[in-house]
Amino acid sequence: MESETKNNTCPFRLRASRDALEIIQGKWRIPIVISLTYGTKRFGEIQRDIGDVSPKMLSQELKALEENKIISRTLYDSMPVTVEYSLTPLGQSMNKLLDELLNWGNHFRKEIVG
Amino acid sequence: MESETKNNTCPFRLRASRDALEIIQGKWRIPIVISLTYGTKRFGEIQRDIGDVSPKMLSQELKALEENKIISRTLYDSMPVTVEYSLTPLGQSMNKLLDELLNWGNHFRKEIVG
DNA sequence: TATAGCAGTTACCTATGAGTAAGTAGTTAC
DNA sequence: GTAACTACTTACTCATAGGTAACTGCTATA
Repeated sequence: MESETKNNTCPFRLRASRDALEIIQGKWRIPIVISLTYGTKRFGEIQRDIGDVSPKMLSQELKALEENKIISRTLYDSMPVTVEYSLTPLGQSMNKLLDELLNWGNHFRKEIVG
Repeated sequence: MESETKNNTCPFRLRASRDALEIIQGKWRIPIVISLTYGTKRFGEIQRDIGDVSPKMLSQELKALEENKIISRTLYDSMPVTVEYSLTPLGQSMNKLLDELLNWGNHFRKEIVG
């Protein structure tokens, strides 16, 4: 058991949500992580998965996710240079969060869009 | 059973995540919802809970959440006008999503901040 | 030789998110 | 009568997010 300083207090929950939101924030980070839950992918594959992300934004957000240890970038020095992106264990730990996000997204769509 | 058109396909998950992100996006919406999970509250109470939100942003984001049917606003015509905000059933349905967000936020903090 | 693909980068522009400060209208407490 | 609280609104500003378009250097293919 952890020390029972209630982890349900409002200030505690607010701080935790801010930590998470800082990483998640933006239009493209979650979509990128979702794309990578299907396995290691290359720049162009992620771009095609998402469909409407520009190379500029994709590059920028991949860097941010790498800095936050959510994804890892591997460069293969093959002759047409190959780069592969994949989720780190920390990135994989977003599994349940993503599931709930998707669950709720569907629920919301059914309720509102009808 | 639902029709088994795989709800796990990448395009399906991307669409669902976008629906959810559109509502969640921004610095203040999740904190507001978290504050209201502790029950019906008034403008000033939410502001004090969150601590560093300006009345302008709070007012703006409360309106957005109301438009999306996440919260409801009730005006009491008592003599100093009283306004109360509370979660709708749709807002309450964010429960699990919030839990996972907070779980992951804590996990992230432990992993990175150390 | 030319076209297309890979993995981006760079420059430029605009829209929006968010902060600051002050004001409003009514009421209550000192 | 004046200060303070309630629930905001308005005006102004700045920084960032995000979009568009063009360009880079390399290689493979027709």
